Amino acid sequence: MPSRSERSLADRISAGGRRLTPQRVLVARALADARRALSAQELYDRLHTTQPRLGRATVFRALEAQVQDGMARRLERSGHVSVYVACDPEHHHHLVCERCERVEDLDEKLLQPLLRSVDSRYGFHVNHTALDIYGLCASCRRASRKAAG
Amino acid sequence: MPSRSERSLADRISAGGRRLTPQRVLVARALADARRALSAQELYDRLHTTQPRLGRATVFRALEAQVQDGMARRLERSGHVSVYVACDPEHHHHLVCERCERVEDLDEKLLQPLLRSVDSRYGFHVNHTALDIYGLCASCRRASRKAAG
DNA sequence: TTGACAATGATACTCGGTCTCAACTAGCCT
DNA sequence: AGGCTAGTTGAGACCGAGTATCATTGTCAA
Repeated sequence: MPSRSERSLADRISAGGRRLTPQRVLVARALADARRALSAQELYDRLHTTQPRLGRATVFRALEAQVQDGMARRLERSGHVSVYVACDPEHHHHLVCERCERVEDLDEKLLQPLLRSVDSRYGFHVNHTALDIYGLCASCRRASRKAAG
Repeated sequence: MPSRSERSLADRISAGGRRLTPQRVLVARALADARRALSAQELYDRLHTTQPRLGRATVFRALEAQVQDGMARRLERSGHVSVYVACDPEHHHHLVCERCERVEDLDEKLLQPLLRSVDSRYGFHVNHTALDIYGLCASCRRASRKAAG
C-alpha cells in the first residue's frame, strides 16, 4: 500500500519547485522500492521494459533532480558508474552491505564527535562530508556466521 | 631535495611487486609534489608538456597501480571525474579544502569511535569506509576571516 | 481554457577511462 | 656483459556513462 509514501514522493517532487510528471514519480518510486543502490542505467532497464516510451535521458535527469532535492544520494563507488539511493533529507550517509547490497541510513548524530574534533584539532571548517561505510549488514553477518560455524 | 621521499617512492613502487619504470616514478612524484587532488587528465597534461613521449594510458595505469598499492587514493567527487591524492598507507581519509584544493590527512584514530558505534548499534561489520570531508582549511579560514572582518 | 515554459524523448555527441597489440625494457639468470 | 622473458609502454581504436540539442508534449498558474 504505497498511499502514504506515494503521497510524500509526489509532495517532495513538487516541493523542489519542479513539475510533477509521471516519469519523475516512476523513477522516484522505483528507486525507493529497490531499497538498494542502483545505477541510472539499471533503473532505466527496469523501467523501460514496462514503460517503453520512457527515455534514457529522462531517467538521468530525474535522478539528478532527486539528488538536488535531497530525495536521493549519489554514491560514487570505487568502480566507475554512479549509483543512486533513495534517502530522506536528514540522512546523507549510508551503510552499504557488500553481500546483499542493501543500504541502511546512518544516524547523523554518530558523526558529530568526529566533525567536532576535525574542527578543534585541524582548525578545519566542515562544509559537508561524504561518508559511506561498506561491510556486512547484521542479517548477512548472521547468515555467514551460521554457514561458517 | 627529494632524496628521502624519492627513495621511498621507488621503494614503494617496487614493494608492490611492480617494475620500477621511469614513467611510474614520474607520475608518483608529480602527484606527491602537487599536494592536492588531481585528475588523471590533469596529471597527464602537466607531464606531457615536458615528457612528450609519455602516453595517456600510462598515466591512468600508473595511478591505478598506485591506488592498489596504497600510495594514492581515488576520490570520486560529486562531479564525475576521479581525482587522485598521494597518501601514505595508513591514511585513507582526507580533509579537502574547497578554496585552495589542498588535501590534508585525517588521523584515522578519530574514526574509531564512529566505527565502534556502527558495529554495536547496527550490528554492521565494517570492511572499509570512504570518508572525505570538504570545507575550509585553517589557513583559508583565517584568510577569509581577515578579509571579512 | 489557454498559453508560457518546463519536461520529455530521440539521438548525436563528449570525454573519461579501457583495450589491443606491437615495440620496448626492467630485472633475473647465466 | 649478454640474453631471455614477462611486465610495461605508447598510440590509437574503442566503450559507455552522462550530457546537449531540439522539436514535441504536458504541467500548472492565471
